[in-house]
Amino acid sequence: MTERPNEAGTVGKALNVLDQVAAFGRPVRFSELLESSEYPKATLYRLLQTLAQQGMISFDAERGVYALGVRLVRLAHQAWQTASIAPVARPYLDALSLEIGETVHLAQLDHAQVLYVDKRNAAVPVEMYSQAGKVGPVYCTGVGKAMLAWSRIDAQTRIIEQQSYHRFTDNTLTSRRALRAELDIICSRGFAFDNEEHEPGIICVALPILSQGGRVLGGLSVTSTTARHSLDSLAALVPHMKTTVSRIAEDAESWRFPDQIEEHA
Amino acid sequence: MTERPNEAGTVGKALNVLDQVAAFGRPVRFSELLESSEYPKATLYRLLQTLAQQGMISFDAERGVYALGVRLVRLAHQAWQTASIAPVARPYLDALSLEIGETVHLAQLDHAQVLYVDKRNAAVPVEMYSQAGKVGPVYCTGVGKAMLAWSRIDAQTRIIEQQSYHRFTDNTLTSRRALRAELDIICSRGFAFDNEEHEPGIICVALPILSQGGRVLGGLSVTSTTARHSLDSLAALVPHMKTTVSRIAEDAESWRFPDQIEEHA
DNA sequence: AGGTAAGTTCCAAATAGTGAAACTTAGTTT
DNA sequence: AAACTAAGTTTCACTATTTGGAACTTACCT
Repeated sequence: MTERPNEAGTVGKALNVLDQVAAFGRPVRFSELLESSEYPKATLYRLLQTLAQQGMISFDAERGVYALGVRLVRLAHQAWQTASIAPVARPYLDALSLEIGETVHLAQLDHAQVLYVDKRNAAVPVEMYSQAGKVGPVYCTGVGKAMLAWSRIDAQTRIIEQQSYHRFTDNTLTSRRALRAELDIICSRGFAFDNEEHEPGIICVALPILSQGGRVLGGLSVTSTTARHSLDSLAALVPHMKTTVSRIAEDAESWRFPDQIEEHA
Repeated sequence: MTERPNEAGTVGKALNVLDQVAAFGRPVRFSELLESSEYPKATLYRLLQTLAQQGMISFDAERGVYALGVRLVRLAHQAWQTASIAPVARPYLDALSLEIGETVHLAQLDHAQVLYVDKRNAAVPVEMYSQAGKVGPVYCTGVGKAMLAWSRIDAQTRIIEQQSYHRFTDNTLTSRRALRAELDIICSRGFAFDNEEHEPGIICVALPILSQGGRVLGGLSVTSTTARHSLDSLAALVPHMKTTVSRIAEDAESWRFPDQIEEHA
């Protein structure tokens, strides 16, 4: 839709190609990538070669296909530990999930999207879209709106601009105006709902995970179905979630920033 | 030690910096990175800015520290699912671990190193170096030698060249010659041992995971201590491991290469 | 106020990236 | 078997990006 103005730089292009390979989720031919690529043949070719040489993607010469490479797998482990609140939040998610028995999501903001970094299934599982590692829209998910509502104004504005406002259900908010109004309500209420805005029959409550300084570290949500819960009965879980959220925030800060560096050369 | 000749290209440099940030495993200051960086100040600075702008790393302005970013977390997760045999092998590892009760490792080759992609601890755990996501040497680990022994000759030669042959223990193979001889033995025997070559007191048996076409998909090992096992008693586990390995290989191939692409535009 | 270290910006020179088009394979049709 | 076609790879003159020493700006510590 909208043209991204500043995608400049070779590095940016290479990373776009990497995203593209990742998006296929399976080994993919050069021509397939070319079709959906914004770059000319020779450029795409060279970028792929560079990425392959760097081990970020692998090239299977026999089949002529590209796939994500092992260098990323190695980074995966380190990324998970360093950049995500998932390892810190794990025990608290376990506890919350056990007590509540409904689906629990832990999410973070990735550009203008929601990245689910961890998940606990309901005691009685429910089919739904989300999955750890997947991304979802900000404007029509509980965690997305919760995180957005407490984001700094400049980031918030940017993200609101970048949403696509596709109508998933009758309840989906389909304009910036509607979303802004909803964010106001969320802020004064102290938490967010998803009232079947993304998938019919699926509702949730969500809280932001905030650092001491008020920065958004992530979001926590409890999801259920209209068959099992109403918004009100979900709202009853909020105090419980508040405890979980503040514990995660506390641990996250002391863990991620050991404040003083313990050695000097 | 040896200078890497072809690290050229902006993309390569940027990815090196990414690795460097990842290696710290915690939020890191610009000056810390500069100290251990091969790039001049201004260059490093710009590379970090680019990576941050791309979401591969995050920059916390308040504390002035860089950390791995969410875009990387997302890519990493997809890489784990697409490029690693870990998700496919998981149930088989679980089963093997349960029956054998010793430490089980699943590994893949990453350039000239062993990348541990999954691990099951022994019923009675043992302190040791390895961990999922970590890398280890090829020439003195069971999985490393097993994977190397069945690698294609060109890759094998390259990897043998690139080893450092550091003497970890009295049993470590410390020359290309010795390693080549060992690989011959491994090939005719059908599996590899690690006879305290990396850590004293730690021994293991390892098998390669081979595709139908004979390509090395990964390696599987069972590790124990000299106190609990001899090489012979570990060798007794090989038939069991063979079954596991062939099941993983079978699943991996049908999963990773659905062979025909199911749709055409 | 003065000093030192960390982080940021500048700019001319040098390099690395670009992409249309030509070329090479490999596979298919006449 | 020759001609056609599609997929993948290489070339090369043109250009935009990258480079890094040095100067500058904070911010903190005497």
